[in-house]
Formats: sequence, C-alpha cells, structure tokens
Amino acid sequence: MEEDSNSSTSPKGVRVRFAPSPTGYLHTGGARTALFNWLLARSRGGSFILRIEDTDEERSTDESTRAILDGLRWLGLEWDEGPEVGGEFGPYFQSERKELHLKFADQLLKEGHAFVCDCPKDERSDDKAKFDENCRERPLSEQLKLLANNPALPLRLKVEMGRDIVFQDLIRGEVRVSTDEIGDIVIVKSTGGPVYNFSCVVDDATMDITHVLRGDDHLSNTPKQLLIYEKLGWEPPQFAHLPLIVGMDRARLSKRHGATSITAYRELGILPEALVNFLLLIGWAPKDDREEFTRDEMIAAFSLDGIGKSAGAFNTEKLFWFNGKYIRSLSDEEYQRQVFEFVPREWKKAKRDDYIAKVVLLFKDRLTHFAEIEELAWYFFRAPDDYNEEAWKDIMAGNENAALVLKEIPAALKALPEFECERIEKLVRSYAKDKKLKLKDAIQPMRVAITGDRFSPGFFEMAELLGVNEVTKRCSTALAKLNPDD
RNA sequence: GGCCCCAUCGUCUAGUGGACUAGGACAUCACUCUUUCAAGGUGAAAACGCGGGUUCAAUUCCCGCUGGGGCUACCA
Repeated sequence: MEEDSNSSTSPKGVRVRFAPSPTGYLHTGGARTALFNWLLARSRGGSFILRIEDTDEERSTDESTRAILDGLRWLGLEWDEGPEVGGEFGPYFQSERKELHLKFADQLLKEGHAFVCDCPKDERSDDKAKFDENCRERPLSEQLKLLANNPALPLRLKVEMGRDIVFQDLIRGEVRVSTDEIGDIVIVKSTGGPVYNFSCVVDDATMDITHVLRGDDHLSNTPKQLLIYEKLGWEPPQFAHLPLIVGMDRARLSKRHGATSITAYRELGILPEALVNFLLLIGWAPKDDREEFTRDEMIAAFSLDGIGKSAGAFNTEKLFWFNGKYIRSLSDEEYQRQVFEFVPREWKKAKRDDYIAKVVLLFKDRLTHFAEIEELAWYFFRAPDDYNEEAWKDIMAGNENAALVLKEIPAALKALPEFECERIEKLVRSYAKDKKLKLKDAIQPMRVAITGDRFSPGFFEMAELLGVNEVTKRCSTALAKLNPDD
C-alpha cells in the first residue's frame, strides 16, 4: 500500500473523523476505529473530528452520547473538533445539520440528479435494475406537484445502470462495483429526513474531511456515497476500510464473547493504556517486533500501510496480559490509588486505609485487572469459613507435622518482641531447621489455616499484616478441625 | 439467494518468487527462581486451508474450490 501524499490531502493536513451513532455504548470496534483515526491525525499533524450521527430519533439517546464521549476521553482519544470542544465546521451533531442536508437534496432535485419517487415502497427492493421509468423521467414541475399533494414521498438519486464505480481503498486496493447493484438510492426518506449515506456525504464534504477511515461493514456504502459526491460535483475523500474485530469463534463480536463495551473493561479494572495498546495490535503491526507502545511511540510508528486486510479476533487473555504488564509498570502509589477504587466497601469499613494499602501492594504482580482484588485478597479481611478440600487433604490431613506446626509455631510467634516480617521469618526458619522440616512443610499448613487454600502472597509479609492475634486464632481454628478430640 | 471481502501456529501477527530449518507476542507445556501462587528467567511444542496452473523455483503470482465474514432498508 502506498502512503498517499497526493492532491486530495489539503495543505493543512489530514482531517479525519469518527462518527458514531449514539444508540448504545462505545463498543470495541468503534473504539478501535476511533483509535486508528486519532492515530492517523496525530501522526500526520492533522485534525481528529468527532461527529455524533444522531439522526435515528428512535434509538439515539443522550445517555449514549455521554457514554461515547466519556469512553473516548477515558481512552485518551481527545478530539480537536466536536461536541463540547466546538470548531469552525460545526454543528457536530448530525441532527442539527438536517437543513443543510435537505438544501443539497433540493439542489440535486432541481438539477435533475434526483427525483420524487411514487413507486410503492417494496417494489424496487429486489431487482434494482428493473423499475417503472415513470417517476424517474417526470418533468420537474410534475414532480413538485406530486410532492405538494403528497409530501410523504422519498427522493431518489438518478443512477445510470451498467456503470462501474471504481475507487482505490487505502487498505483494500481497487474496489469495483456495478451501478446495477446499487440502483436509484433513496436520499431523502418519505418522512422528509435525509438518509444516512446522504447525510454522511454532505457532512464529510462540508467538514472538509480528507480521509474516511471506517469499519469494513461500510465498504458497500462507499460506492453509493461516491455517486452522491459525483452528482453534487464534489471531490470525494480517500477511503480506507478497516477489517472487523470478531470473537474467538470468528463470529461478529457480541455479548457472549464477554464484554463488548469499553465501559465494561473500565469497570473490570483494565487500564486505558493497556486497552489501547491491545486494540492497536488487532489489525495493525509495526515494522519491527515491538508490542508495547506508549502513546508517543504509537503515534510515531503508525501508518496506514501497517494495517492488514483480514478480520482479527479479540483475545481477552492477551488483553489481560497487557493489562498485567501495565499494572506492574505503575508506581506503587499510583497502583494503590487506582486499585483502591475497586476495593469492596466492607473492607474500607473494616480496616484502615494504610492497612488496605499494604495488602493491595502484595498483589501488584498477581493482578491482571483491578476487579480481581476482591477474590484474591479477601482473607486479609475475614477468616476463611471453610478450607479447600484438596488443600486440606494434602497439606493438613495428609501431613503428620501439620498439627505440630499449627500448635508450636503460633506459640513461639506470640513470644516475639515485635511481630514483624523479618523476625517471623527468622523464627519460622529456625523452627523448621530444628525439627528437620522443609520450610514448605512448616509454612503450608499455616497458609491453609490462614487463607483456606494453598496460594497466597509471601507468608511472612502476610503474617505481619494480619497480626499475631489473627494468625494464632486462625491456626487454632484449623487445629481444632484437625484434632477435634483435643 | 445475489453482490463483495478475507485466508500464515489455538489467537494477534511478521515475512518473501530462491537467504524459510517460516520470525515475534499471548495462551500451552517443561525447567529455573522459590515458603505456596504469581511475577521474572530459560527452553519446547505449535502455522503457510485444498486442488490446479505460471516458473528452473511458490507460503509468496494466477485460477478454481473450500471455509469464514460483510452487505443486501425510506437503520446508522
């Protein structure tokens, strides 16, 4: 693929847009499209424009608009023009541009490129090339009369049959479609509202958009839009169609593949940097083997020729891996601050913040996302009320030293002048040595007693945090279960 | 159904007409570190969908098939 540096790129640089319809939350595919647009603008010193396509009054909601703006900001994809920031090409809500769209539709009608169509609604849908020529060839005066009598009539574009519409897609290469497949497309609905493809063209053109970078699902819209540009006598922008993001089963991304909205990842405790880095690598690859990119690095490395043609699967495991990396790269303070948002309310009620801060730090390299903290660290806030069956069998019931360890070590720990990590370690190590036990055999029973299972952060740090009373209490609870007769 | 698009390890991908014994990453497995689990380190296993061409040579170019996907609205 050639980098285009040709005539259609205006001297002020590229102008790209992300144009979501506010009918739901910002979803994964949309976020990736926004990211690539943003990257193209930033890497070429151009502008990234946000336009909200809210012409579907039934489905558009303010709440969705809110969610989309929030989502983009959270991802760090700031727009140069659009809602809340303004710009000289506004308004940036498509619904507010209706008059403009209709003005150009009217122009097309007057120029004979469009016509009032009174064919029954479903008659044209099947065979586009065959239809009643009546309405198409009617003189303008008659059409206007028709419209005056019945305003609920759509406007169609007059499309010559048997023509090939050809364009160079920056990602796909040459795309060719026959007008036989297109037909006389509707540009204004019988409700009087402009149709998506028409609004889109008018907006892109009047907003001076140079590159339309959008999902593959729009590929078949492009020839239709090109026809509209042609009839309007406008120079079309460059087009680039991004391959879609699919689920691991290659089907369209949907709820059953897990989270699809950006908000959901935010709520799981995914860092925006991780999500962006991950999204970047679906459909785009750098010239080298790098995988981790800061914003500046990705801006520097990005170019359209690194974009592939085939759909990519959204692999949540890799996202989690990226996120773990990004979590570990946070400073301790920043990590604590962020994970604190995910700490359950009961923990905050039960324990002081500095205790919680120390606890969460023990899990910094164990988390793949912040929301995991609850299921990993709960035993720092309450004693286990049961023990994992396997763990109990292997480590407690199946270990003749368990009872001894659970009785003697806590007793010794109580005698410590200061219940602190290094002293605990020293004591436990020398105890194990005296009894000719492996350190593991001394520690694992206590770990099970404390956590209910065989995994946890380092024992000595954990013990220090819990305090001598809690440690001895949990050990004797376990001991009581192990030796019910005592 | 019609039209269109796509096709390298399970997944994201690199790559080229001969340097490919096809590279990297996630996941997997093993080893290592180690008080367990992680994290870290080392290593292993793992792919050019099939069939025809073109060519001295094809994963790379062409055609067909198969598979997957998209579009097929007076939705956006």
